[in-house]
Amino acid sequence: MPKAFDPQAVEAGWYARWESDGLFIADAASDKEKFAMCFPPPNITGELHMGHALQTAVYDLIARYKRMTGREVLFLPGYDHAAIATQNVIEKQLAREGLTKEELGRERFDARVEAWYEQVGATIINQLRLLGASMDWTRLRFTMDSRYYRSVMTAFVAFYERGWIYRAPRIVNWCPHDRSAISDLEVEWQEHQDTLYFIRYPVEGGGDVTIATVRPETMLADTGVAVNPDDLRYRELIGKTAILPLVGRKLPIVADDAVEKDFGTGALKVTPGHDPLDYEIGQRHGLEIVNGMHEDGSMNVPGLPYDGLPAIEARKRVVEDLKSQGLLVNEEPYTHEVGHCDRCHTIIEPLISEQWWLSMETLRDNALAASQAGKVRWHPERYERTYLDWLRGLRDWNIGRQLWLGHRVPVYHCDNGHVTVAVERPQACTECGSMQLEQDPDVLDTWFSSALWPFATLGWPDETEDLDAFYPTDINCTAREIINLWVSRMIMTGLEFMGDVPFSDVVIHCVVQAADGRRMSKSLGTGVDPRELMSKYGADALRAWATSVAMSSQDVRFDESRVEGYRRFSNKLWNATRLVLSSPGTPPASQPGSLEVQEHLEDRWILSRLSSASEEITSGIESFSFQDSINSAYGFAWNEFCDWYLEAAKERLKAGDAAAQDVAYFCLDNLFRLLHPFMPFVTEELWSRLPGDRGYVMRAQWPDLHGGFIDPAAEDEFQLVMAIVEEVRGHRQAAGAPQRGGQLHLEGAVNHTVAALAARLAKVDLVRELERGTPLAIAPGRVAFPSGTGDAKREKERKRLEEDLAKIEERLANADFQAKAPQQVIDNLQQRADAIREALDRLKDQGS
RNA sequence: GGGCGGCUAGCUCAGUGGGAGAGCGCUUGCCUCACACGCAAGAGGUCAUUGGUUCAAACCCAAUGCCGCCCA
Repeated sequence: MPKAFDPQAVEAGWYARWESDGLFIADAASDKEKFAMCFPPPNITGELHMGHALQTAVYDLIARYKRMTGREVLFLPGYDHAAIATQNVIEKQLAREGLTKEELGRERFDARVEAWYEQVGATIINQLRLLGASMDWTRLRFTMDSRYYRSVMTAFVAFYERGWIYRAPRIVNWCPHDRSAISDLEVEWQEHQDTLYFIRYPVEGGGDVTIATVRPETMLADTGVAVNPDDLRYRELIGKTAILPLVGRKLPIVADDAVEKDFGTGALKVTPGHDPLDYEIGQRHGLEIVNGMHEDGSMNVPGLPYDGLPAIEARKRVVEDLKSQGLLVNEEPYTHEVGHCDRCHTIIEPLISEQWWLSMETLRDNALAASQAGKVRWHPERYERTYLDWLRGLRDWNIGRQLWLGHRVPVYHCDNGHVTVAVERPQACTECGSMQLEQDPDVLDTWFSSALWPFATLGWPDETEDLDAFYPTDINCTAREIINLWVSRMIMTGLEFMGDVPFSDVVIHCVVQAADGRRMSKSLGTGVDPRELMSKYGADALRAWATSVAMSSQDVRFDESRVEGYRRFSNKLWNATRLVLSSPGTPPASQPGSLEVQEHLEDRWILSRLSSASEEITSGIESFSFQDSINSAYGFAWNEFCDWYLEAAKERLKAGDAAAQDVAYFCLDNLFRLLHPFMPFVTEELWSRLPGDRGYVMRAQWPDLHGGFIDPAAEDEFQLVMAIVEEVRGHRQAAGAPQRGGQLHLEGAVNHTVAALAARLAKVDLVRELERGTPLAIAPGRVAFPSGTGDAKREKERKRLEEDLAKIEERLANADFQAKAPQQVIDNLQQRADAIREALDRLKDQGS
């Protein structure tokens, strides 16, 4: 075995072997209990980032753990066409070539998209393999596959037939760059510092009213003025008519409760074509709707000099013109939130638009009922409220997008204006039989198709073996930002089409930030490429780090040194194995539970520690506290097995002692199994080097020691060994003595095993009486120093002990404490005080 | 505007009522025949602030400050 572990040298080989031996493939016909997870399909927009790596590590650890605990596991991979995001990526590429999609034409654009799918799809798959994801590639799904397409169409038609899908004009969030509507959830709010303009509108019959706005150019589409009915200032104006400056339109002045008296002047310009609230006010009072903006965000005001100008330009001109007419009363700085498109960051314009809507009423009610029935468990629990709050305030979903890329809605318009909705393109209009059919140009919101993921991937609407075996799935693990976008919608569609929730547990993992706390993003240059990390430290190290922070209660700043720490850990495992394997003779191929009662203290101790670690690692995974699992495995392997057990048993191992080998191999065997879900490659590699025919660790059974090796007496005795050794070492260091040699005399009753082992590990001679001038004398838990050595250390120790004692004595002296504290706490404190007093006495004896 | 999370060692994070922890970094001594990706010994913390509950608070409650997120 080489001296150091080289992750790169083994990772690809193991992945290929696992895969070619079919270890990732789920058997729907298996008798075993089923366990299924549909991996959240990454967007096919480019490379996978740290978030994906973390998420993959979590999923895969669960998948591997469940296989080892006897489940038939389906871990289904896939990716998502991400309509708007992917279209943006491709349009940017075209722009670099000096092209637009319109110039290219629909057909060539589609070809380009296809090529992109192939290229990026391959990249994503490759990255998941590098991470060691044990996904069933025979079931790989893409949301644009023809089969998946059919699922999406079927869902649309089903909703339509229930009467839940309808087409209607409404104010929508319009992205002028993408020239498409987007849903409320795709709007990103950012704080802007703008100007609040105060504009005077003359009133017919004399007087005027001043309104305040940050978007003066939208006044061109004003059709009314509204005031609050309780606002005494404006009571006289209600029912009168204002004259819109620059345009001359007559604006009814109406009273409406929705007007905030405290904002601006308390009088509101009403622009029903460009503001959701104004739209509602307009509806209530029968105000005209003027659509003052084109789809590209330019002004739509025919006959006026501002027509066709971009909004910003129009604003400047409008303000100038108002100024020159003396109608601009005031300007003041104003900070507010402005909506942006979450894909291209263009400012969103509210716009009247004809769109496809999905009524959410029944879907929402069913989802709420399922939650109240406890059918979905959330980890951490608090996210359930986030989800419920959003559900309760849910409005109809705008599922239409005006894009070129995506699932085109299965709606066909005939030349007589009839509509036919069908999964397959119909031959003729179902109403009039016309053969002149044209498919509606809109495509569906990507989340509409993602919402079907847990069952569309399994073959729905067909009644497949997979659906039968693996639905409902078990766990969905994701970032909190898509709880509403995705998780909630999967729950709704799952209930609707499958009659059951799509998964029983939702696990929300943390977000990885850049080291400086900023968002990790390519555009900011703050991203870290998981592949780079894997090539530096190995996939195992990246995975171990990722799973250790994934369930953090806060978002985590990326810290490369922690990844590096896990590479060192891999190397430590490698070298521990190297040492054990170098033990001569024929090693026993030990099986769990086959160990006979051990005689050596260190053997009994390490088996007891292994039992505890095994319990902790298991319960950590079961409770989604992965950090606890990792810490426990790390601590056991490094600080107990390597630092103490191997040191204690080294000589026996080198002598080919069968019992020591038995225990050492047993520990490694179990440790590799326990660590496998977190660090699959190094554990598989080292497992394969253990003696005997063991097959894959990936296929091994999860350790269940039933606490059978728990041995409190051995733990107590070994703890004493460690305490003595540490005392000797500490004293040596303080005295500047060499790291080996000297004599050890133990005072008091210390059993011989403990004494001998401690002396050996501390590299001192155990003697009955100290010779003159000897460096060391020790009693259990306390050091007896020959005078002249370690004075400074002794002083410091004395001071610390005295301070501790004072604090404890003060508490013990408190009558309330004695009266109210549990006896156990009092006893414990009493014992600590006694121990400190003894130690102090000892120090004083030596001091003179 | 509503809600949520966080503030613990130089850094990144654990720790849900009775002795402040880990990894990395730092200091010191060691190439001790598994490992220098290592071994050993150390230093370092009024647990954001203020008040309250309690015999006892990093932990529970209230308020404040700062950082971040979600929703409107």
